[in-house]
Amino acid sequence: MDDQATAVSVRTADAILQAARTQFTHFGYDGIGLRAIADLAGVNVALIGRYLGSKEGLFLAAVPPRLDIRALLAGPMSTFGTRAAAIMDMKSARGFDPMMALVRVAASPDCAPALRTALDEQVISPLAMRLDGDHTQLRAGMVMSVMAGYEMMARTIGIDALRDAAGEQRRLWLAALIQQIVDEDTFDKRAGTEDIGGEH
Amino acid sequence: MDDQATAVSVRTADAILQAARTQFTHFGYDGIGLRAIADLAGVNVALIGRYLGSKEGLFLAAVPPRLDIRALLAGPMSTFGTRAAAIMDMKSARGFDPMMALVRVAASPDCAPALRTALDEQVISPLAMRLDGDHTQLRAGMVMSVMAGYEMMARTIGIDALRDAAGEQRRLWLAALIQQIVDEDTFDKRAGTEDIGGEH
DNA sequence: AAAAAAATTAAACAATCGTATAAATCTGCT
DNA sequence: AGCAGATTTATACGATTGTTTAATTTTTTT
Repeated sequence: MDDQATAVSVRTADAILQAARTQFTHFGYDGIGLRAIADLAGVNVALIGRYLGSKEGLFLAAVPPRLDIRALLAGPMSTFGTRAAAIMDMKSARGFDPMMALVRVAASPDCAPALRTALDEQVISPLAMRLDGDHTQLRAGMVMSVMAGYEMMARTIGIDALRDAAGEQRRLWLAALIQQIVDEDTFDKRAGTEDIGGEH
Repeated sequence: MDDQATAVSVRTADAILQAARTQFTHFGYDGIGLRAIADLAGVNVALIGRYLGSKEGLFLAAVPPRLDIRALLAGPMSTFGTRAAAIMDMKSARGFDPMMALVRVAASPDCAPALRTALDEQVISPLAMRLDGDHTQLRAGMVMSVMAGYEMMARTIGIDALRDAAGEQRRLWLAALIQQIVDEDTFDKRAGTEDIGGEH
């Protein structure tokens, strides 16, 4: 009556989850097999089924809970763009890279629903609550779009102009672009007075 | 001595390529099998091997050549953002959606190199040549980042704030954001005078 | 030290993957 | 009609997929 008919060794369960995170991040959901994850964790494949149930269960326990923006929200919103750009700057060789995992795993229809929920609750909404002005949810979503899109183009695909180039310039442009969305009255003037959609 | 030891029926080869495009777009490179593609094309699996060689050959012939920005570059750059936002606006139920395919397929390491080359040559560079000011390659890459990121968040993952909301607002913000990158002196002022990176 | 419980492993399941081979059908020409 | 070449199909190969069962090792308890 302790857990649910199956007891688990926390140590190895964590090893499996950690291995799953790095493998999903490198190869995507469909791109990696349970055996490769188990090997990296140093355990047998059957333990994944025993502890996490299924591949989807493993993914749900490993990745979505780690999508969290709290670290980026610690600080004034006037410098949010800078903090966001800094975090994304290439070298992120930390143990786990949530943004990279998001991009690599978003392609699979099996993962999308859980990613959507986690992003809404743990990223978009917390960010939106820190935004002033109108359309906060929309703007928070667009901040995420810019960050995910940059990650995808720069690291997953590896577009030269984003990957090489002077890191300083790259970071400045990215920070400025994100800050534009965060700042309250950025487009209100412009989109109100001018007719941005000047075509047909 | 005509083609290369194997003659092809153009009709069915096109059917295969078209089926491959829609299937890759819906399920990603690893998410769909050759049999499902062949079924949709109404032909036998072996024909794919006969005509395109391998799965990777099929992908290379089907998707990368279709990544092209010429349609968006037809018109003044002062309204590029609007045109870009209009094209991306949800409903794109055209036969083939290159941006969606890009997002769904970018996760696979097998696809990334070809996507990188095609994007550089057929999208980033042509766009960069139409940009004034500095860092044209970098800015062109960032335009692509914004477009791809929005597509990923709005359609692949399905973030509420981007998918629902008033289409008008969504389009306006997206257009304004892209136009910011296109316009020559957008951030030069701001990033020059102020110290955007105010943190540590 | 013996017994009970927990944790891990080896092995095999059916299914599907990309790919290759050989047979069958269709098409046009004499 | 009958042959030749192009085109398509049926079939099978070995490998790998996610998942499950039973046996085994390790740990804890008595």
